[in-house]
Amino acid sequence: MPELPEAETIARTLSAALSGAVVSGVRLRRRDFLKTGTPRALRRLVGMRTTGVRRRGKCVVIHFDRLRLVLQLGMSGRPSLGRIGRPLDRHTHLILTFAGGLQLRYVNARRIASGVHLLSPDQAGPLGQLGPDADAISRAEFLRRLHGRNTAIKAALLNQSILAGVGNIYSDEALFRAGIRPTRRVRRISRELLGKLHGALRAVLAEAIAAGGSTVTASNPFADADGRLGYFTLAHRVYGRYGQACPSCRSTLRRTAVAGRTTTYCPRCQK
DNA sequence: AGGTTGACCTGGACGC
DNA sequence: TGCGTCCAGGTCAACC
Repeated sequence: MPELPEAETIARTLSAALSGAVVSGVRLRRRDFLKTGTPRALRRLVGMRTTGVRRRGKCVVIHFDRLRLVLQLGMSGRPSLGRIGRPLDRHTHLILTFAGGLQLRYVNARRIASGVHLLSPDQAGPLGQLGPDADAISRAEFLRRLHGRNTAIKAALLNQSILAGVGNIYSDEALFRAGIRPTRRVRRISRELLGKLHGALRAVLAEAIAAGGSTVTASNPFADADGRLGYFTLAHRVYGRYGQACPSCRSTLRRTAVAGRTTTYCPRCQK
């Protein structure tokens, strides 16, 4: 599932491949996938030059001179980069062709919580409600934004208006590393322990970005043979491993639900 | 206003 | 084989 590290890897790859490229064609194959802006406005991208590709939260943002195109990856968004003429995946919703024959396709099978937004300079779209990026937030700001919350710590980590970029995988991993039970109320956790969580979160995100970045090299600018970008497997310690042994104490990992999400934790290591 | 819940969507895993 | 059922999960609207 694309969270901050996956979006970061995709943005870096697209930035290297597309910065300065000029759009020569736009094809919106599924009209309702454009959540902000109009098909007419989207077509005006033709002739425009990209000025960079960045990430914000879990979103990939392609910058043009005055416009931004935001890709909300949702559950299954898979930007794909390649040459014109490759076979078309049936769930391809948007195609941007660039001068020289490079093509960016946005493929998304399960269209949950996903879409594209064409933003003018005065529009924020889905970026407007986001808290600070989780890979860059300071310890003091992390503590300040969590202070006094009466919700489960995992629910707070998943709340994109508190901090942006954390999803189900990295919240479980960070809470395991910090030794905090996901159901614990934020205001019942000491500042020291929240500080430890901040460090654990920054560390796991940095490791995941490094693992993703290692799949992208100058000689092989795309993540796999089909041109799909930015998906990789960091060795998860708890996510998806319920019923297996805790890598630290060998207790059996348990599964519960927090904020409607499947949650895995170690009943012994996480208090 | 903070917190909680369910709808959205489809592919894949599983059971019979 | 094939059908049915369930699960995954990010975001947002609607509720308390």
